[in-house]
Formats: sequence, structure tokens, C-alpha cells
Amino acid sequence: MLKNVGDKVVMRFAPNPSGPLHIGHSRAVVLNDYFVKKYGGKLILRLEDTDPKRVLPEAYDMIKEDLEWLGIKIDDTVIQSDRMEIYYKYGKKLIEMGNAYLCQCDPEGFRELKNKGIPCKCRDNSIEANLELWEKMLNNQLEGTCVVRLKTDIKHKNPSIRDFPIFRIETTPHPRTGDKYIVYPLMNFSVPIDDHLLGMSHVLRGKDHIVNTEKQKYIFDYFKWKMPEYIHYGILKIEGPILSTSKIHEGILKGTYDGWDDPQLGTLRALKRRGIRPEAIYKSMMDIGIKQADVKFSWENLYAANKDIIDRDAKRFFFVWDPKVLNIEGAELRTLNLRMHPDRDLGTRELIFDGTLYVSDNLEVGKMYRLMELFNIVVEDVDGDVIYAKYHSEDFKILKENRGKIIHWIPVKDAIKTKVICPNGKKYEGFTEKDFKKVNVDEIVQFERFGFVRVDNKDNSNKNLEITCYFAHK
RNA sequence: GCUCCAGUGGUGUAGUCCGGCCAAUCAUGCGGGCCUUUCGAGCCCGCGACUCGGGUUCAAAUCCCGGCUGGAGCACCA
Repeated sequence: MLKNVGDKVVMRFAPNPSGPLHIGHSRAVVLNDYFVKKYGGKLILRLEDTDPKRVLPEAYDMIKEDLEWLGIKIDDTVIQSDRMEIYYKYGKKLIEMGNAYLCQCDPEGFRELKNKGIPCKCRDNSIEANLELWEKMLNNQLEGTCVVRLKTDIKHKNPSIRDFPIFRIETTPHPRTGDKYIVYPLMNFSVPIDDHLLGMSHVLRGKDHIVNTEKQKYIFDYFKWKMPEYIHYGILKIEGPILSTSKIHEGILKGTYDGWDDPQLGTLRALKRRGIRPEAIYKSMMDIGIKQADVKFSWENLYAANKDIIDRDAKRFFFVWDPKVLNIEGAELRTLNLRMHPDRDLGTRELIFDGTLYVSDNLEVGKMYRLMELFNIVVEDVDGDVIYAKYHSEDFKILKENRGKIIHWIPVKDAIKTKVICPNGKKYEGFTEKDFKKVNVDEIVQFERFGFVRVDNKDNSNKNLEITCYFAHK
């Protein structure tokens, strides 16, 4: 599947540490992991933090946690802000070779010239003058603006490639290095330097980087380095949750989201909280592959993959939301022991029928219903949120003959207050059966006819247990 | 606008390089059936696609040209 595989495959995953990983990142992560495993190669995590304005200090650890959760083995981690001296060294070399120059033009002025294909006056500076300016730039002895530009082709058909910048001044303190440096490499410089120095054989990146690859080729050529195999995949369009780290961060600060794992988000930690298994994400991303055509991400397919994984272990429980009280006449007290799973032996749960239940459905007078696993009833009266019914029969066949519905129920006595929070922000409040208290936080269960949920929290503080679950999918 | 790229069922994907075995794969979805006291799982059946128009050829999803549609890039971000 990979072209030009030599003796060793070295690949990298290179996120910007501005937030935790989201579903969009998982494509690069999974594909890199797949190829590295397939060819027995190495995967390097490279944190690209050369823009101090776009660094969130917590993100370094969050990214590692996310990768670990996904089951990705990282052979080596490098942080670009640790490598500033390396970039300076190679930057200086390019200046010495006459392939880069210091440019003190104001950005607008340069752009105007560039768009006409005219070099600015700085381009003709001597190497000595450039080196002198370079030292001054590094030591913050310069007045006004200054960048280092790579000499490319000032008449290149793509204006952005014409003498593009490779270093710029940024005085915002860096979360890791503080104000130690004010000159930062741009990605079109640090990326090829690192890709070479770290021995990349293949690089997977989005097609939004196609032009960057072309720019970076100049660096490889100047140093006479062999270029890794750059592979560009199409855009993955993900509908639904917000993925922009800056917007999410803003939302967290404003209180719109309760954290980076708020179930409304598309971060990996949010998916984890909802009970989406990493294997399902892996499979979805493998299915999508690396083709260059744009792809619409299918939540449906992800959920189907997840269901495959969780179904066999998910214990079944009844859950009643928007509860109404149902009083039943003519039936004796009885105790049921129901299986936790229809096909596997995961133990049983006990439901005690004593005549008073909670149900979700809106029942109609005169109709027959079957209380699941119990018996058939006929509704006699509905008074607001209180329903009266009477026992009819045991046999399921009678229900079928009368085309009745099957409904879920929870004994009012011992019912556990439970709420389910959905990815769209909607909350279902209601009750579950008493044995639901035996499940642990983090377990994924199925509320029958409702969907799969992950148990997020068991709150015992107000003497009555209250359980919060996050909705995964149907 | 300019430069470049891509278009297979509702969605994702295989096949496209090296035309024929493709009246097109697999998954998901949807419809129906069996089973089942879940609208879950499982099993069975079915639905549904080569962007359009030309050309080359005995033969085109596959090659060529043009249109259409979608996307990317055009930063002192990554």
C-alpha cells in the first residue's frame, strides 16, 4: 500500500499542541500506526509548537493520553521548541550558502512586489550583511520588522511560493521556553529540517499541505537531502460537533461546555466518555483510507463499528424517562429474575412487581399492552401522569393477537434516579431498576429500546443515589 | 479570479496505474422475512452506484478531450 518502501519505515504524527486530539486527528494517527506496524517501522510524535500563540500548555499531556487511549505505540517524542538551536543552525547555513536572506520590508510592501514578481531590495544583500542582521535579529537588536526568506523563484506561478519566509519574530512568551527566543521558524522550515533529521521515510498529511510540500522541497534541494515520500489525503468533512480547538476552549471558558470531554464535542475524550471504543475509531479510519478525494465522515458507520464491539459485553437494563405512574389492579406481587444479556451469561437482575410502576410511553385507554417480561394489561384510565390499568393475561400470544405494544417498566419502589445526557445536549431524566446500582462507573450498558450508554457518574451525596449516563448511540 | 486536485449506491470502500474475468466488492443504511417477551444481536432475501457528453477500441468504471460538480492553496498559522 505504501510506495518506495526501503529498509526502514519511519513516520510521524505532528500535531500542534493547542488542544486534545479530536476525531479528525485520528485519521492521521491511525493510518500512521497502521503503516508503521505493517512495515515494522517507527512512529515519532512530534509536537509542533513553534507558534507561541497557538500553544495550550495542557495539550502536550492530553495528546499523549489520547494516543495511549487509541492504543497507538509511539517510539519517540520530540518537541520542536526544544530544537530551536537546531533550526538556527540550519537557518544560518542557508544564509551562508546564499539561499536565504534577511528581509526588513514591511509585509504589505513585500507582498505587492512579490505579486508582481519583483524581488525586494533585501534580496541583494551580501551574505555578510545577512549574517550580521541574523545575529541582530536573534538578539533582539533590530528595530521594526524582519523575517528570513528562502530564495525560491520570485516569478513562481504560485505567489505564495515566491521567497516564502522561514523565520519570523514573535515576542509572545512561549509556554515552555518563556521569552528565551523571539525568532521562531515557520513550519515550512522546521518541518523539512525535522523530517530529514528524524529520518522520515513517509509522511501522511492532508491535501491542504500540497503547496507546503512544494515549498519544503526547496529546503531538501538546497541541502541535497532526499525527500521523504509525502502522501496527501483528502479532506475529511465531519458534520456535527465543533472541532476547532480555539472555539472549544472559548466554549469551555464561557461554560457552554463542561470541559474538553463534553459529550457535545468531537474530541477523542468526549467520544471516550460516551462509550465509543478506540477500536471502533480505528476501524472507521481504516475504512476511510488515504485517498485524495474528500470524504464525508460517517458517524453511522462509526456507531455500527462500536456496536459490534460493545454489544456482547453490554448488560441490559430498563430505563424509563419522562416517567408516568402506572397502577395495576388484579395482579399479585411477584419477583422476576431477568438476564443481563439475552445471549450471554452475564448474571441476572431482580425486579419486584408490586402493582405500582413507572413507564415512559403514553398509554391509551382501552388498549392492551405488555409489560416486558411480565404480563398483559389493559388501560382503564389516564389521569395526567397517572395511569390505571388492570391485569389481563399471561400469554404473549394474546398480546400479539390484540396487536398490543410491549413497554418497559420500573417498579416505583427502589427506582434509581437516572439521567442520560446526549451529544446534542438533550437530557433524559427518569428511572432505572434497582440492580442498576451494581454497575460501575465507566461500564457501557444498553438501556433496552433506548440505546447504549456509558455510566459516567454515581452520585450518592443526597442520600438518594443518582446515576448519570452519557449516550453513545442506538 | 488564478493555480492545482478529485469525482463508484444514502454513507464509506474495492476495482482505475497495466482496458476484457465488473450486468462492479465489502461494510453501513434502508425494506421484507425468520428468530426473539428489546425497535438489540444473529440468520435469510431484497433495494441501491461507475458525474455528464464526445472520442479511441472488437471491448472503457478503467485511456484521451471537453463540460459540470466538489475540494485545496493563493499568511511573518500549523
